[in-house]
Formats: sequence, C-alpha cells, structure tokens
Amino acid sequence: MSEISKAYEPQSVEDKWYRFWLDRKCFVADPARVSSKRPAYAIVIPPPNVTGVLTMGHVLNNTIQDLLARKARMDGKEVLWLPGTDHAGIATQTVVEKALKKSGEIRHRDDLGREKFLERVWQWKEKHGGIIIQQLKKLGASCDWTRERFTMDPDYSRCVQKVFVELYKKGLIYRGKRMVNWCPATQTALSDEEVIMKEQKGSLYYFKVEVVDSRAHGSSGRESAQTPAVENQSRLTSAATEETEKKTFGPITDAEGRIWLTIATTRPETIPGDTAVAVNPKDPRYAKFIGKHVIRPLPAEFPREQKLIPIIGDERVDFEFGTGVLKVTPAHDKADFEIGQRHKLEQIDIMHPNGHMNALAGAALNGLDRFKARKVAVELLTELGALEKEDPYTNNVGFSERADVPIEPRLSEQWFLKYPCTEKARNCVEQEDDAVGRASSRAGSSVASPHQKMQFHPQRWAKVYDHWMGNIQDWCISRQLWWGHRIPVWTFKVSSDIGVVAMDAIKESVAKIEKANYPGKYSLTTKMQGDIFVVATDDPEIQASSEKLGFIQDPDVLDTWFSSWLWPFATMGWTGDKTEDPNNPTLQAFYPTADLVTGPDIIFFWVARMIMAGYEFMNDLPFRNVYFTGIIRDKQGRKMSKSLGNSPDPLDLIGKYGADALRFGTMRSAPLGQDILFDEQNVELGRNFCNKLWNACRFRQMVGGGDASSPNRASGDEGVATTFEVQGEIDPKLLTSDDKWILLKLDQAIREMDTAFAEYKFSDATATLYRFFWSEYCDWYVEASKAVLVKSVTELNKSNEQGPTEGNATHLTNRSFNELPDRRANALAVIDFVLSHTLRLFHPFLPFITEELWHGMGYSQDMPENQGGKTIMTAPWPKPFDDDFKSHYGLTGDDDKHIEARNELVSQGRNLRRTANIAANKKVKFIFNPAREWAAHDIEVLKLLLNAECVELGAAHQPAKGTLTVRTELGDLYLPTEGLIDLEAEKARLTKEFQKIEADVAKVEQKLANPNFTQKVPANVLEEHKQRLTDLLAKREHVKITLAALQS
RNA sequence: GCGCGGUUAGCUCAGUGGUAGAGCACUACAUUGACACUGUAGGGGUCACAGGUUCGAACCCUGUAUCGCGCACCA
Repeated sequence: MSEISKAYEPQSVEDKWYRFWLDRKCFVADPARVSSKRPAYAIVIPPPNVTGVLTMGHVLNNTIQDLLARKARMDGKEVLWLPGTDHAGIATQTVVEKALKKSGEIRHRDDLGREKFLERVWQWKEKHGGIIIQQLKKLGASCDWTRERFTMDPDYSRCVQKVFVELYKKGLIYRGKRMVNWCPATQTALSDEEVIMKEQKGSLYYFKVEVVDSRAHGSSGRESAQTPAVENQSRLTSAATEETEKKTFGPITDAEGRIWLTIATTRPETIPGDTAVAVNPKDPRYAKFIGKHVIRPLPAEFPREQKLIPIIGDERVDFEFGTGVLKVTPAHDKADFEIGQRHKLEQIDIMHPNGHMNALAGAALNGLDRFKARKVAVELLTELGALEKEDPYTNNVGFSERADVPIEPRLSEQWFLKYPCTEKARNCVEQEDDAVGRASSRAGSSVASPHQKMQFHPQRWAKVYDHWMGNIQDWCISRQLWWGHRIPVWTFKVSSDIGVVAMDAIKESVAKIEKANYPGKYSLTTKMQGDIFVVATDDPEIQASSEKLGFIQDPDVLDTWFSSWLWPFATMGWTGDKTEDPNNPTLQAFYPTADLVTGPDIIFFWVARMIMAGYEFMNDLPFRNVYFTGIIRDKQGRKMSKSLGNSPDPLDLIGKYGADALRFGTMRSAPLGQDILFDEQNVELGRNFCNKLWNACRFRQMVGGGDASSPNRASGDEGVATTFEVQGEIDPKLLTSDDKWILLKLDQAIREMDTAFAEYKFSDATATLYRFFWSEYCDWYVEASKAVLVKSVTELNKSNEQGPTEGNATHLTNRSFNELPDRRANALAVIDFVLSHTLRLFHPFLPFITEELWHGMGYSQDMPENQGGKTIMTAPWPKPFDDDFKSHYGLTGDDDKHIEARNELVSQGRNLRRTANIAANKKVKFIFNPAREWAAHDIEVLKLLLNAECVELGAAHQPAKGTLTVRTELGDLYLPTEGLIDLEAEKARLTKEFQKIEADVAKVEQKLANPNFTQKVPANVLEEHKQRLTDLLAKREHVKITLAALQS
C-alpha cells in the first residue's frame, strides 16, 4: 500500500492474494492436525455440472460455503471444503450430442457408436470441464483443490459399482417391468423427481362407444338396449352446457335401440391401446354393464372382433368426473396400468420410444408423433360419428425436467432401488414439533440430549422432507444413456453347450479370486435367473474375464444421482470397505461433515438420498446442518434462465465491481429462506462498501504515527511498504467518551455477528457490518477523532484559549492541551484496535480486500505466524469483550448513552444550520448551555461535528430574537442567525413539529390515564412511558416558546 | 384437494406484545485534506382486509382476499 490509490481497485489485488493463498497451501486440510483442541470442520460442495458455467445461483451457494469455511478457520478449526464436479449424465450427453449434430458430424449418436461417442464426451469434458472451477476461484472460494473430485474418477466409479452390487445382493436393487416416466426426446426412463407438472391448456374429448353383449355377435346389442332401468336422458349437445348437465351423463339408447356409453378423454390418440372400459361398480348408471363389452372405435380398419373390449368395474373410477366412464390404456397410463394389473388386461404398446405411433395404432396414425396423432384421432372419431363434443380443458401434464417435453408413461424394463434406511433417515431430521418436545423433556428431567439430530435451516423444509420420506417410492435408477456409470451387471444366456462351459469357467474364475483376496476390496454376486446367468461385481478382473467368456454388460447407465448420493464419503477416499475405513484419516477426521449448503429444489434428488446413503454405508448421518438457499430471481421476480437472458454473468460482475463486492452484495440481499430478487445495484452497493473500507484505512494511514512529526516508517512485507506506524497499547486513562463508545459498538457488532453465524443469518451479518462500519465508525467515530488527529496543535490551542470563556471546563482544557500527543497516540491505538478487529469480522465476506489491508496496514506483523501473521485467514475471530476487558477500559453503558445523546444533539444542531440556510461548509458560531459538565475535548468534538467556528459555553444564555434553539437532555443549543432565516418556513416547520408532539403526548397521556394500563403493565414499561411523557412535555413547551418568539 | 411461505415507505426487505426500521430511489444543500463509489439534512407508511384475545397487536388466535412454491392428482 505504498501508493495508496484514492479508490479501491480490486482486479490486481484479487488475483495476487488468491495466488498467495494457493502458494502457501492455505486451503489444504490436513487430518493430522485435527485434535481435541483443533476440531475438524467439513463441507462438501454440491458438485456443479462438470461442463457448466457459473450462475448467480452458484455465487449465492458457494459464497455461503466460503463464509462458513473461512469463519471456521478463524475459529481455529481444521477446515476441509471439498470441491468437485458432477458428470451430470443427461445434461452433458445432450450438450455434446447437440454440438456434434450442429457441426454436422452426426445426425444421431448411433452414427458414432457408444465407444466413439463416449470418447467425444470425455474430450468435451477435458476441454470445458475446468471452467466452472476457475470461476469459483475468481469468486474467492477457499476449497482444498488438492482434493478436487469428479463423480467419474476411477476410484469414485468403483464406489458406485460396489454400492450397486451390495444393494443388489441385499435385494434392494431389482430389475422389473414397470410403468416408468419415459422421455421421448432423450429416450430414457426418468425418476419421478425428474418429472415436473405443468398446467396445460388442452381439450377434453367426449366420444361414444357402443355396448354389446358378447364377443360373438357384432351388431346386435338389442337385448341390452331394452334394459328397463336405462334412462334415456336428454342428451347433452355441444349447444347445451348447463351446469346441471354434468350429472345427467349416462348411457344412451339410440333410435335403433343400441346402447352407447360416452367416454371423456384428453388423449384420444391412445384409443387404439385401450383394452377395457371401466366404471365404478357403485355407480347406478353403469354398474349393470359390467361384464358386457364395448366396441373400441379405433383403429378404424381393424376387424370388429379385435376391438371388443370388456366393461370392468373398478373403484378407482370417479363417477363425478367426466362421464363416469374411463377408458383403460394399460400400456400408456400409470393408473390404467394398475387397473390393468388388477383385471389382468392385455397391454397394447402403440408407440415407438421416440413418441411416434407404431403400427398397432392403426394405419392412419402409424408414424405420426403423439401430438399430431391426437389431432388425426379426433378427425377419425368425427368421421365415424363417434365424437360428441370437445370442451376446452386445463390439466396438469408431467414434463421432462431436462428436455422440457411431456413425458410418456411407458412400460419398460428398468432397474429399481428400494431405498435403504428410510426410517433412520426420516427420523434424524429435527422437526419443529421436536424442539418443543425436547425443550419440555429437558426441563422435566435430566435426560441428556442423546442423539444429535440434523437441523434444517430454515426448519420448515423438514416438513417437506418428512412428507416425502413418508411416501417414498422405489427409485428408477437405470437410464438409457451412454454417459454415466454403466450398470455393473453382466449376463449370459445359457442356451447351448458353450453356455455351460462359460458358466463353469466363470465359476472357476470367481472361486480363484475369492480365494485370493476376498472378502474385502471387492463385491461380487452371481445368480441364475431362468436361463440367464447374472454376474454383478465391481471387481475389474472378474468383469474382464466375464466379458472374455462372452458375458454381456447391461447397456444402461445409472442415474446421475446414484453417484452423487455417495458424495459426502466417496469424495473422502471411501473404498466401500468398512474394515479399511479406520485407516482412512480423512474420513476419520472429517465425516460426518458439518454443514451442507444447497437449494431446496434438490431436497429429494440429493439431500434425502445422501442421508439414506450415509446411514446405509457409513452408519452415520452425512452432515449436521443443511442450509437451504433461496432461489435467485430477476428484478421482476422471474426465475433466472438462459432462455430469458435475464441471468447476468457473475464473471462480468466480478470484472466490473470485484469479487468482494459481488459476495457482499449477494449476501446482503439473501435473507434465510427467502427467494432473492437479484439487482445489480446490490453489487454496486458492495463495491461502494469496499471503497469505504479502503478509504477509512487510507485515512488511518494518512494521519500517520503517534507523534505527528515523526518520520514514517517504511518496512517491507511481501513487497508492500507500510507508511505509518501501528500503535500499541491503548491507555485506559486517555480514552474519550467517543473512544469508549466505538469500543462498545465494536463489542456489540461482534456479538451480533456471532448470533448471525449461529443462526445462519448472513444478511443480518452484513447489515451489522454495514451499520457498524459505515454509520457508527466512519460517520461518527472517525469524524470525532479528527478533533485530535487532523486539527493542528496550534489551531487547537487557539480555539481553547478563546473557547470556553467561563466556568467549569477551563481546568480540563489545560489538561487536554498538555496531553495532546499522548491523546493522539491513544486515538490511533483505538483506531488500530477497531480496524484490526473489523477487518477480521469482514474477512469471510470480503476475503480479498481484507487480506490486502491486513498486510498493508501492518496488522499481520503483530500476530504470530499461525494466527494471522501469515494471512488474515487464520487470524483469530474476534471475541466479545469480557467483564475484565470492559472494566479495565472503563466501558460502561453510560458512555454509550452519552454519545448517542450527543449524536442526537449534533443532528439537531445541523438541522438548525439547514433551517437557517447556512451552507454546509460555512463555519458559524453556536452557543451551548450544557446540562452537566463537559470535558473540553468533548466540546472540541462538538465544534468539529457541527462545523462550528466556535462553540461558546453560555450558562444562562438569553437568546436574542432570530436565534434558533433546540433543547436536548444534554442541554440547550443555540444558533444565532442574524435574520438569515425564512421566518414563515421556520414557523411552519415548528408548527408541524408542535402538532406531532401534541399527538404523541395525547397518545401517552391516554395510556397513563387508563387504570388498567397503570395497574397491569410491568414497572419498567410504566416508567418508560412516564419518562417519555415528561420529555415530550418539555419539548412541547420549548417549541411553544420558540414559536411565540418568532411571532413577535 | 392437501401442505408451506409471503402481503410493512415508490422498490427490495428487517422487525416474537410496549415510540414503525434499513438499504436503494426521491428532494435540498455541500467540491471542507479518507471516501462523489462521498457527506449533511429532509419528505414519505390505516403494517392486505375483517373479526377476536389483551391495559396495549405489524407481532398472538379465527376467517377472507391475493401472490408464490411444493405434494397429490379426475381420465
């Protein structure tokens, strides 16, 4: 800081210190250093997509993690913030596929084939994979980069495989043909969590089907047509749409005596896949038809016998909805599938995997995509005369989260996981009710809180979590993709002699390896399923030998989250082997981790699954606290997205304002549990704040050392020269009221910061820092300190001579003058004390500028090497002042109250200046009649703060006409105006003030007149009110007199 | 339908029963030796609405409106 620039310039500073931290290994966690005196603190990063770029969401998330990590280091903990990236199966594969298509290289990934395509994805990963990591470094993230992990690192992959095999062995993983969420765009199955419901405007189509008695005879349904109970209701037509008609649906008998049922559907294109029609058996309109058949209208060209489908009774049918008749399409609807299971219905799959209709859908629909097919189906029904009407209809449709197309329920064979440890996982998270229960039980007995529970912040997410855990469904873990962890299962169809030979060979090979080194490192299980021999293992040797013998690996890969759910321990070198883990110092030291910081949108995807995995594989929860951030929205409240183009590039913001500014601005606008409306102005505010901090330190440097005339010291520290002298001990005897006040404010700020961190309220923390540093330290303390630091000795001397003309302050004045050099040194010592503490309080939020100033101001030189001497990162976090400290420096609440009142007096005095239209830079004379004795120094400060030419002490000053006055608890302040004021404006102002006081007086008087109030209210509140009334009355009197004086 | 959260100054939000707050924006003044990325002063609010509890409600209770989110879904 030899050349102190007027404004803070972050760019060069930030790169310099980040390199410094890396070079000195400041982020590296060493399990060997962990001890009872030096506890471990760990966070694992929510791994961003390896090929992604930094978003504002990442900024929010990672700034919070960095705050926690940096704070923990300053608390003396051994900190591991473990970084890494996620392979992000679908996202990455889609991106690469698109790029290859765009370049014209391929039309489909099949053009390359699996192996070649994967090569290209790896290339892509190598090329783009590091970007987000570099961006995190720009943000200042203090991750232990030596431990950076990727979910497809070889050893990580082995963990995934091992976990799969273990769960498969246990029977928790199984293969089954089920209804799954199929994404026709990416052509893979998805988990329920990857489906998001969206409201869609569409139509509800009503079409009729003819009821027939038996399969044998086509045209005659006559007998049933005569069924007496059938009421021939007046048909709804598209013209008539009365509310009451909803209830009038029922079978119709036409002129020829044929009976028809009307069915409502949103998906007429699936009619060719219908294999039944269902009614509620309790529905009097339809129950009698159960057992009969209807003729399915589509495909039109199919022979009638093929289209006879039964009418079944199923309680699931809601007779309020639609017509009360449900078409059942077991192959294309989840609910219908279940009905189909109950009634053993045929399943007709009428679609290709890409969402186009196949031949079973009929000639007219074959080859069309689903939505086109819907239109054509409606046309066909119209032509057949089967369509009765079409109502506009809005319903919720599941969309593929990634591809943003409607998912297609589809019957397919997939791998599923029955979640482990659900009970433990569900119960470990503290619910809001628990806190009440625990508090009372603790009060009731001496039950030591036994098992530490996991806390969610904000806690309301615990309820969401609990609800999900209570309704948990098996997890579809297989994906029909190429990029990911391939399922570690090999099969061989035993249909020939070769098969038998192979079986023997593999058995032999297995036996050999088992003997050699099992159990331990690897997992293995084999089994026969029908004529299929299945090998599931993470042992590369067995995998290889199986393939040599003609075994074929399952083509699917695992859901990305099936690897991320292991993140908290797989990143710490977990091998999946419990006997080996005690020898893993990282896991020993850092698992379970302390905090997890993530978005509530992945509470099911990731958080819940990590908790279950933690219990299953580590027998302990993976983290103690989960902090859920809000979602970053734009100024208008819209979610930030690429397509809207409303997401600023954080790197641009860093370039423009600095990383510290971005961090501070983001934290300041991100209250716990609330969504954040992002506004660049917040970042601007952060920059301004950094500049303020910079200039406050610059001021400290400019006023030099304790002796105003002493030559500045220049000493080197990392090539940075200090140009002033850090002051040593504070002398309690020389402290002014302002000194004591700012020390008390610092103490308060430290306490507030501790509370804010304990409660994860980072916006509160920034608000505290902002208030303390800007409003209290800069606006008041620094200004007051100029009385000794800036004014020259001669000037002070002069003003003292002509200053207090009479009375009590003279004695103090002389003393003040005599000890001036000491007092100057002492003021500097207070400033250095406050600044060195403040920089530490700021450091988690503003790592770069605080490090720069820590060294530049020379504060690092006062500290031991490992406690701030090297870097502010390890400087001890400030502690609230204890009683000894306070009594040593004589800090009491009185100083606090006095200075608050003095500040109020100054504000009112400045207001008088304003009233008198006196320019801010013009020095004028004030007269002050203090209620109690004032030290000369304090009068000097008052003069400075009022920008007064002088403050005359007038014991019983009789104001002349045109003198403005204010009455405060510290005394009366007068400003002679010599007729400079606008009388009318002043009268108006005072009248308004008078009215306001009147209103307040009335309010308080009313309260105090109420016996209910005076009797029931706590004593201190009563006292407050009485005091308040007294003050108000005095004030009112004063304004009244002043006003009267103006009138004359 | 069920659950959760919000509604306080023009904007974004603090505020757990006792005088309604901050930042930004706005108005006026100021280029004074830290800082115009600044300073000083000022204007601005029926705390969504309606009831209730209380001596006293932005705050607690009940209901309503409205916005947002999550879960479950009726084809």
